[in-house]
Amino acid sequence: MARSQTTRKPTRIQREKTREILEAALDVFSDNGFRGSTIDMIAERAGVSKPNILYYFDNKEAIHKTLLAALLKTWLAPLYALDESGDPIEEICEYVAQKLKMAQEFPRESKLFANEILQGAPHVLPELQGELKELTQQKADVVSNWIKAGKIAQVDPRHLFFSIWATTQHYADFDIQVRAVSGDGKDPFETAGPFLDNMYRALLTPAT
Amino acid sequence: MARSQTTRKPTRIQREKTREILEAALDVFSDNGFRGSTIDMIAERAGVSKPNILYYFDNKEAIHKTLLAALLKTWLAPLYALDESGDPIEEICEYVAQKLKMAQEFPRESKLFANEILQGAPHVLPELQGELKELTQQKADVVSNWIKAGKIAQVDPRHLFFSIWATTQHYADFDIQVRAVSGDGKDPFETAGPFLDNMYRALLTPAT
DNA sequence: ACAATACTTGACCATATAGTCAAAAAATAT
DNA sequence: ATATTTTTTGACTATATGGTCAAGTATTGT
Repeated sequence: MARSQTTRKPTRIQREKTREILEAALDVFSDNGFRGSTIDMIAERAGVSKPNILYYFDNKEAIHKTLLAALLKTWLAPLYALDESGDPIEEICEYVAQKLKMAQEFPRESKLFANEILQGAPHVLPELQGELKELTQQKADVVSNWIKAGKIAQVDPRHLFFSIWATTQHYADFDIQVRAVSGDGKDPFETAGPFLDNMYRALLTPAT
Repeated sequence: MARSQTTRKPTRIQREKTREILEAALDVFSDNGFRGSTIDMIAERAGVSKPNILYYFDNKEAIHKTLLAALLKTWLAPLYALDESGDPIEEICEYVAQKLKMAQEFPRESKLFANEILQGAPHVLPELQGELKELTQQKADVVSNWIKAGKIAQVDPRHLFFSIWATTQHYADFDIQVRAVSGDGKDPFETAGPFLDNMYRALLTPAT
């Protein structure tokens, strides 16, 4: 019986194949988007037959959903880590650094997410309106408290987060453009770190 | 004979139909990406038959290319306008404001472009490596001169541009996420303007 | 060793979609 | 008015693709 219809504990083969298929699917989906990807591409990439893919997943969408669900957890982790009791500017700069590192280390995940949002978030809109909204609201309150306490300059907390998401993920999602413009110089990620760190310190350091 | 194979001066009907088709195609492509869009969708949106679409354009890709080519001109215009002889901070903030305004007024174009870049710029890579790279290099030199003259703070000019592109286009490309997080409050675009203006002034104002 | 179960895949089906073609309809020129 | 040209589309073809199925192969339990 197909894994996807079973309730039993997964076998070793099931765990490994599932992981291999998801790995291949991440490659394919992040490069071609959901609609531009075919099960055959994923099958070839994973080195298995198409029916074998469909033995582990009910359909193409199920693979995509699984990837997005796993991604969301990792994606939000750095924001959860923003600590009200820490030093405000260091906390925010650390958040920026973490997000940039994730864009560097997980560009496929970043592109997968970007594709999903660009298409109107057909699979994760509920999560955006639920968990992400809650979390952002909560952390925006933290930033607001820091502002009230005069620890950082006055900025709109939500737009602060938007700008951090935009600037960090840009290096993964638009890497083709970044590289085209950068030419054969240094790795853009190397120089992006200091630039962003400097930018957010300038933005957040209170006027004396 | 099909318009696409003709060299004559286009008739009134040809001009109008072409425009109507491109308008419909922009809707469809920006919502669904290239691979997720069908000629039938464009035909329905434009209120004509599929063969009629293919009477004016050789194939689906030709429509897409036409849209991207038209887009690139508008897209780069604000950067061309960056004037070395103007007040540095005002020039850059004006550039930011113009880019944000374009994201607000032309979200479909922004999404079309984002989709194209995310998929690895299959149609516009030459333009990125040519015109965009040249222009960016040239304007980066302008910014460098301003820095050398002590008129603005020391920042990496290229990353400055990346951050401007990222933060402004984010409001168009990720609008679903922005709106999900923002809830039913004010229009995000309204408050984004002042936020970004403030951010770039903080970043660029030289330390006294 | 043997049976039962889990895994794998070639061949196939149904549907979607890019693109063609010939003939009708509309517009234009004379 | 009539001929010519341009525009429009229903019907069609070829191919790609999501998904099924039955039969074969490997693995596991006894």
